[in-house]
Amino acid sequence: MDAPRWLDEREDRAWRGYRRMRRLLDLELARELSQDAGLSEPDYDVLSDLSETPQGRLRLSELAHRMLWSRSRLSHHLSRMQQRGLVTREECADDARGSIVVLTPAGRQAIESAAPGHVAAVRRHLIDLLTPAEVDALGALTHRVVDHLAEPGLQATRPQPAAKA
Amino acid sequence: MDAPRWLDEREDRAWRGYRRMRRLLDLELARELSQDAGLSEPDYDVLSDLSETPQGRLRLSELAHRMLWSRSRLSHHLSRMQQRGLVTREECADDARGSIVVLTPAGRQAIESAAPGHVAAVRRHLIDLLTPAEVDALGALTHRVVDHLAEPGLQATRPQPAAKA
DNA sequence: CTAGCTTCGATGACATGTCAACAAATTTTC
DNA sequence: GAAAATTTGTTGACATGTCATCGAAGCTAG
Repeated sequence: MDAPRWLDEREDRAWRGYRRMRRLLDLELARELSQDAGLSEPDYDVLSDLSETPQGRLRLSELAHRMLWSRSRLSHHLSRMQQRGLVTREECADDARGSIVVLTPAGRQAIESAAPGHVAAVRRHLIDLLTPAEVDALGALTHRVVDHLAEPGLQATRPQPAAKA
Repeated sequence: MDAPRWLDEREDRAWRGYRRMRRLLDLELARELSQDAGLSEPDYDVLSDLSETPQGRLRLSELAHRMLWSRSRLSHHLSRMQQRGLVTREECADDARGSIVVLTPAGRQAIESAAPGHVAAVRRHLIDLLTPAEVDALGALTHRVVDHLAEPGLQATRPQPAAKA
């Protein structure tokens, strides 16, 4: 290993700031979401992704892919959400292995009533604190990093058992 | 609730990008860290914060405060790290309730050998993908958000039982 | 002093996430 | 078209995080 190139002062400031923001923003958003809507962030994300589809239906594995979750994690989580009546599972017509995750009316109700408050919180604690230029910069920079990470070559883009050596 | 002000296209792009980057970056950094150094990110953070103090010693509660962790979480995590020989606990001289978390030689060894690779990964997957202006923008923006969230008035800045209504 | 009140850290119960293994269904290969 | 390989979703064991509670120690006010 060569002499490591440590982060300089500005880089360190950005990296520490990022991690701190990450943690604090998460805590606050989760706190408000849970208090105002009785949902966890994972709950919200599942419902949100489902509600963005025309029918409120997605193959489990497609949903897992979009969320960057493992199928296992999603399956466990859906079981809990199913018990609360937010989603159901249906059999898949064309693929008998598959299951389709379906938003229930209660689930749609939950996301629709949670969304305004959640978006407001995202604005209040993040977006509205940024200049338009910063919003654009954040959009550009995050997408560049995402594209880089998603590049084939390194590793799987989804959380899955590591590729076979 | 007033008519919600949804995110416009640019804001949405920034918000989605942020969340996606967050997830992917985390997965990748954790994967490399675990593979190269046998440490999880929480392990790394504990060791890193400890090693930044002159003696490699910190009060448990001070460490928890810096990490934005609950004392409970830290206590559990330290027990596991202690079993692996990375840290120890010592009694606190001036406060008999307290315990002092101490970096063991093995712990120092672990962080020192993990750090170069980890910093390199942070560079490779984030910092080096940004222009100097973006690094500065990220530093500025994250710190502004952190300061805003840390403001008294809203809620606790650390994960703790919520304030009594 | 000492009776509350607070803080410290540990703990156990529980919620959530990860990982490996599995059966069933599908796809590929010959 | 059948054997082999892959994909799908579930499951159980385990690791990790959260939450409420606790005993011990410190602090504060009379």
